[in-house]
Amino acid sequence: MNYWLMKSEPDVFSFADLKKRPNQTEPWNGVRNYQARNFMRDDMKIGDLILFYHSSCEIPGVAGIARVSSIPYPDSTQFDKKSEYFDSKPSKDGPRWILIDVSFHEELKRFISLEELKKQPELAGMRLLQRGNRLSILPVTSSEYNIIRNLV
DNA sequence: GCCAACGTTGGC
DNA sequence: GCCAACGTTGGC
Repeated sequence: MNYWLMKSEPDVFSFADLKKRPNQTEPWNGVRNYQARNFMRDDMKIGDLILFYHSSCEIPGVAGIARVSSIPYPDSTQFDKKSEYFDSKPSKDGPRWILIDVSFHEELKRFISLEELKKQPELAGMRLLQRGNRLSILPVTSSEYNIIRNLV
């Protein structure tokens, strides 16, 4: 099993929103970055656990645990002219944007802020904490996951 | 609102 | 294929 971190702006879609969805599941649409897409298309497997991260907000950090709950399939918003994620570029090789479903998995006892993550010496190598990282989906090692899980 | 970092675009 | 310009991300 692999571990991941997925960023979401809580004003747009928070961990609490995920929990309230039908089946507590949401298609992770709107990703328009090739590296992030490739993770979903090639590497994320059903059952992989996800640190659900709140970004671009007052207190960024890990809000809860989610999991991958589908195989990869095309992001329907790329075909929707009314969607802000519409992508009109022709694609002779099929759909350009691929996603997976994300489901609520587990509540954390408390929110783990970015500030707290930065204080852990063992997490210094974490991709999230490297400067200039802008990817919205990042791989997390099992030891990083366990360290974070044990903070609460 | 600022700004560093980085991805994408498009002219050549 | 290079690279400058531009747009976006995201912490602060």
